[in-house]
Amino acid sequence: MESSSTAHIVESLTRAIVEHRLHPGTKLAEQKLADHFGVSRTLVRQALFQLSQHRLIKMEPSRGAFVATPSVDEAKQVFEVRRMLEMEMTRQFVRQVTPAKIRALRTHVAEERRAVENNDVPGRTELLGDFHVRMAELMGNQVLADMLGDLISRCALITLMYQSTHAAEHSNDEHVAIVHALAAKDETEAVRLMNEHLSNVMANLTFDKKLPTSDIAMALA
Amino acid sequence: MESSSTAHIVESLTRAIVEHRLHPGTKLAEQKLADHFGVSRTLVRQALFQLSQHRLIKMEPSRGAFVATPSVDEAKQVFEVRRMLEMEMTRQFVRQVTPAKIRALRTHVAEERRAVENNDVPGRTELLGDFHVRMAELMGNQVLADMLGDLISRCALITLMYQSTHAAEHSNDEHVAIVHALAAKDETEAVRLMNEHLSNVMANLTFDKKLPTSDIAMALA
DNA sequence: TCGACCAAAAGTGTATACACTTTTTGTTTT
DNA sequence: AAAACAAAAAGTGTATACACTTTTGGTCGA
Repeated sequence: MESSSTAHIVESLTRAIVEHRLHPGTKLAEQKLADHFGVSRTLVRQALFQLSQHRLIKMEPSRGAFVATPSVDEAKQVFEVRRMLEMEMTRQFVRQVTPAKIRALRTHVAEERRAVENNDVPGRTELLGDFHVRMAELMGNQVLADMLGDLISRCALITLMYQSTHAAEHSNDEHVAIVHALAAKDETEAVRLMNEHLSNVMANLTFDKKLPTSDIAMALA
Repeated sequence: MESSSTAHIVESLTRAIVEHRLHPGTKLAEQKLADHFGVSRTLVRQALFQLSQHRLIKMEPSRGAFVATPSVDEAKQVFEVRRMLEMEMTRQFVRQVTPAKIRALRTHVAEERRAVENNDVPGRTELLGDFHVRMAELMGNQVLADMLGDLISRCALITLMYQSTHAAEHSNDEHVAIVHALAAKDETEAVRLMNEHLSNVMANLTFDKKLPTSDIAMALA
């Protein structure tokens, strides 16, 4: 058997957290996870350590791991960092844009559209985030892409919790507009749109709900 | 005993790698590290996993952990991401600058100066990198600060390997100039200087040396 | 009835055991 | 003497064991 079983656990838990099948604050007991995945606590532990580095869970000494509950403040900081990164990214993108890259982005926003229309909530959240990662990849900067991916999954939790269908449609429209500006090589406009877009995403989050804790076995079933 | 013993190992190895006492490519055998730190392989393993997520080491399946040897390409990507982040950060900084913040930065560049003059190579590398982290912290964005810290330590290896004393002096001068522009609230100039500074740092790296592999026990002694 | 207390249960933290893989080293063969 | 092979050594990957800590649940006393 390959050593990627721990990677599999990370993957599985990440999806469960990001798709909100495991709610913020839920206790992640090692033995229960081990039983569920059919491995020893050793592997679960490694996975939990990785997740804690991704800030998707928080580990409290002697008390165990819990699904992270990002604070409003943290969420705002994460979005602020994204805004910084992506405004510059957009600028750069215009300078090295090609028809093929525009085509790739158009394909992506079409997929987004479908997910939004089908009201596929986890799917649309993932795709709306992936738009930004795709841009980074198309620029050929994998470091940037990885970093954005981390940032996005880090607040996917929040986005998913608080983003309305209306906001999602709006996001998709904004992506379309951004691609349009990129295709026209209008740097100023593209940057402006991207900036506005991220401000909108952040502004549309309403930080006031509270959700109950869920059961591990149920969520991972 | 606290669970931070694994954090201690991470810290210790990070310093050894970043300060270049452990050369790129060096094998990090778990048992040897365990013996050295007086713990079991379990803790060493956890530490190695963390380091591999920080990209300071690379783990090859069934073959073990090795000090990372970042490629030229990766280094350039890392610097590119830094440029993106820090240009925007600089813009923001000007808008919320206060005398106290300027004072903090001036204190820092003075420390840098001392390290450069004393030819304290590891010290100056750390301080020159910390300047940027300090800026992020002064802006009150811990997410940004952490992220920059990661990026900087990720290429500290390269910087340290290839940065000449001359380049270090130059960096320090540039920091002084940046602080000056920030104090004057000259956004355009500050951004321009920061951009130039990062381009310079990147340009001054000469990617052509090769270094031998070192001995674990020696490097950590 | 409510709170404090204590024992049992559950859970975390670290060490160790062991199977399997890679590397080394010494020997044989050409 | 060089290449090929084989046995031993070293090392990684996962499971398990066990000490110690936190949580739970119930009992006793006020």
